[in-house]
Amino acid sequence: MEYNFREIEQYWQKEWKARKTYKVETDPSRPKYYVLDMFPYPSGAGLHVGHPLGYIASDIYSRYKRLCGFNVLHPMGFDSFGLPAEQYAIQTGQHPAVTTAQNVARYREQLDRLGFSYDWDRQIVTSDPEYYKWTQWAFLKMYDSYYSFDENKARPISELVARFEKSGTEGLNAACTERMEFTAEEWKTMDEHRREDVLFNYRLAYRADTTVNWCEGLGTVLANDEVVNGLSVRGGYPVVQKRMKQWLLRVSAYAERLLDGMDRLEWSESLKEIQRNWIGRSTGAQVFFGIKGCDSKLEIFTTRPDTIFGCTFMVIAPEHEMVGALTTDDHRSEVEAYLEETKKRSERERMADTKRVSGVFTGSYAVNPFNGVEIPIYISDYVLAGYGTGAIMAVPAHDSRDYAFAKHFGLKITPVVEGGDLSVASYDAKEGCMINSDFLNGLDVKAAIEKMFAEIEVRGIGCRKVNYRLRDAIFSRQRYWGEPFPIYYMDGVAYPLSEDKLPLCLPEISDFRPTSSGEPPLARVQGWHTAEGYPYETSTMPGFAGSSAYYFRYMDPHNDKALVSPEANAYWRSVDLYVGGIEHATGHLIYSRYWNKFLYDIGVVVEDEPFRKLVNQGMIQGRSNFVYRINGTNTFVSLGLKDQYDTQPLHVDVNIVKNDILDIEAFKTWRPEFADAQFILEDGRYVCGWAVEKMSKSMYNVVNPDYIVENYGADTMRMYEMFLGPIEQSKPWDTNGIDGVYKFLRRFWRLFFNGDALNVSEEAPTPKELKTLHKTIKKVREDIENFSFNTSVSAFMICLNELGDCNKRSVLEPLLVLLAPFTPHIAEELWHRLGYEDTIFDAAYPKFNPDYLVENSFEYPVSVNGKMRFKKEFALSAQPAEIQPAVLADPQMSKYIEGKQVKKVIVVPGKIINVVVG
RNA sequence: GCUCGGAUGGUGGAAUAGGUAGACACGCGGGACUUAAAAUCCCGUGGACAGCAAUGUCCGUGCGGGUUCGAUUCCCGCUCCGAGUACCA
Repeated sequence: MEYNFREIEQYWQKEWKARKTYKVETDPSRPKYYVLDMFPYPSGAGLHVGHPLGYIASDIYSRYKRLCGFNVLHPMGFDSFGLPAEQYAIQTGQHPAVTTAQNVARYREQLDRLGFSYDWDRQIVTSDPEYYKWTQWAFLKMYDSYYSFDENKARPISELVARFEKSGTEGLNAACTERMEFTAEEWKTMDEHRREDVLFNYRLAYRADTTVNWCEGLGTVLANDEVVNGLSVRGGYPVVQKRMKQWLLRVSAYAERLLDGMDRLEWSESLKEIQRNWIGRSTGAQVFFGIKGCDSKLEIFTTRPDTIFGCTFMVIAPEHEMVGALTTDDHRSEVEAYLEETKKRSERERMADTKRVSGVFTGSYAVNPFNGVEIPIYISDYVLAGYGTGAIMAVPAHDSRDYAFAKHFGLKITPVVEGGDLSVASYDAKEGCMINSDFLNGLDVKAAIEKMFAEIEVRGIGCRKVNYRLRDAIFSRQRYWGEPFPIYYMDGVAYPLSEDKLPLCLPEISDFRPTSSGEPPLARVQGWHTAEGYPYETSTMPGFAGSSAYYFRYMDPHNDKALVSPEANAYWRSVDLYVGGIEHATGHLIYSRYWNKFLYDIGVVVEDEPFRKLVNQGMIQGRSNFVYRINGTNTFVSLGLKDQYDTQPLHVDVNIVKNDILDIEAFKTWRPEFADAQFILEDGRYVCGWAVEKMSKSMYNVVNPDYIVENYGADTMRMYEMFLGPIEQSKPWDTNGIDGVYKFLRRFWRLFFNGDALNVSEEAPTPKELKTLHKTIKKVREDIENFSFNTSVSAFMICLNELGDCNKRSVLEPLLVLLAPFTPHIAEELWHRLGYEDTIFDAAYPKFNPDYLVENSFEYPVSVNGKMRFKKEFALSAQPAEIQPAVLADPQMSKYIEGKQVKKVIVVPGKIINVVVG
């Protein structure tokens, strides 16, 4: 009987659905395990080949954990709000809800064909009002909270109001946009408008006038992680800086906890590193410089207080609040011209010419608090308003940017650390001996920094300060297809909708463009206001809003009273294993952690980190093929001969190339212009060139997963994707190797049959067979735990090679169970042919629990990493006296053991490989 | 620029508390079975040299050094490739 994957897969997919095999219930009597995939945005293009890689890995892991007796939550859903559906709507008038529903259905179908063990009863869709109700709810909670650094957690805003009423801002240690100082009396005299402004300075979800990334092409603002190289990630449109009133989340309040929390996470070091860099903690000093002829002070931040004696000028950002005050009348016109010029430059232009030095002198002088020297104050856009205090002390001798500026404007360069050649470049290294620095002279840099911190505090001119690069997240988008804000306005003051009014549903509209005055699409809607007629906020939430806490919703997806019930949350807690792409390192994975910590602070959830272990699957790249056309002809020359001609490489569809040999007939019909193509062959064949590139239609290297499933089956597809290489690694898809896996499954299938009849022996296994079996179980189990699926597939192949034609039930049955996570359909089919009624996942535990099998494998030596190593017992049992002559005969070894006592010798046939001496 | 990661046959990749480098698979070559094809099975396959042969010798994990009886693995210095970040003071 032949292996008919089509029939088997269709049958079991239907059967699993009917039997509800993958339905999961909260069950405190069993240990839980939560495996989550990053849910996809259901794009019109369907599931692309990169997706299955991670999904297959997580599915294997989920199924394996089930076999080990865990109650596994492995859900799937769709991140369905977002720009593409709306862009499509603008072009076609098709409502995003309609497109989204179609795409979701298509994804479901594609996912189901791969045989995943999702509990679809728990599916969530972020654009569903039942779901986004909880996104809006969390937003209201953030609106209603501030961050206390004393308690190091979020607290209700009412506590802050009570505090203001009692003692104003005195002794307040809270996260805020800008430092404020007022007394209780002053608070009491403030009107509603003013109080709201003050509270927005502290709320975790707040509205503020800020400089934002404005994308004209998309007609909306974007968060920092949505902009790369001055272009929008979606669409690649230019982004400019613009001041606008926006909603923001005070993510920066959590910077320290986001940093600390990472120590406890099993994430790859590289991913942690990316987050650390993004958060960008740096310790330095805040120092006040006096201003000549003026009482006010200029506040700067520096990580190099040791170089303060080398400070020869100051620079403030063009947006700095003291620009006006510092500019003297005789410099005013130049300063204004400069400000005008910088405003016009887009973010991209600014980035493009970081080499260009620009700036203008204000006419004012600061006074160095340590030596009283007067130094000029400049304005330049190389100083950012959003970081530190927006002002720096410039030390051209030891900072390359200050150096470039000083050279350009002919400013003084005073070295204060020995080393480097200042005629060529600044000396930025944090090592060397201090000079020209009064009381620091002779110290090394590190000691000088410490001494300076102390001195600054003693003199009362500043303090030690930690700064973060992490900015608050801009939370509003001028779009239609997102969660509406549960906010309305009365006389220009924002008010929250009460919780019982949620969800605030997105109204139906037919025109998705911004209004002519540049307002978001929701501004077109006539009835977009409260029952009393107060207008709702017209912007909507960004893409990351719906994905920040979705993993809680899977725990209790149909609960309309709470995001998640305390019982369900107490059981499932947090995600044990999260699988997804590394591209979310500075977006989703930061926002989720922030969101989770906030929910933890307000007592809604029990864990303060969302994803305990995280695996980043690599990208699947394309493997393109090329043909070489001789210039000016329609003749194509094979790879090996192309250098004899003047040729041009052309991409050719990989689906008409097999093992780099071109199917010439298929090529001629591929496109009309090649119908009469001529070929120069080598050895009678046309050999194509190849290269690894991005998988894309224009390079004709796209392989559709549906095609693979159709021709080889989902089991082969699953196993082959794992076999391609380490899961974290990016690798090209090459269909040519798939036969190896397909062959393996057919061979395995044939072990069970003699002709069409099941032919399984009840005989006891031989020691050799048992050894092979146990070796395989141990290896595969270890590999799954380590997420090394490519080597576990190899282990199965080795096992089959070693078993020969063994058809014993006692051997095949455990193997079937071990194989089931990888290739569930074929395993299930054979399992039932062996006479089982229940599905493999319901019946196998605990008899075939991999742990049980490993524990019972002690009598047989076991291979490690596929390489046979002799067990310790063997090595120790060899008497040193017997080994001695052999060891001494080996020239290398005899030198090694000279005069020492041999404790242990490891021998392979004909060779000594390890001798342990005492 | 800074930070992190990587480099092993024709190809994808195994093997790192230092111990037979190239498992497994693809491809390729040869053979069996077949009218033929497909499918299946068997043998060979890093390079060079020697031998009729079994086999033997030498060289080989990006480059150059070092530590060690022994290095793909550890250390130092490079080269190239990839990723993140980008005036963060």
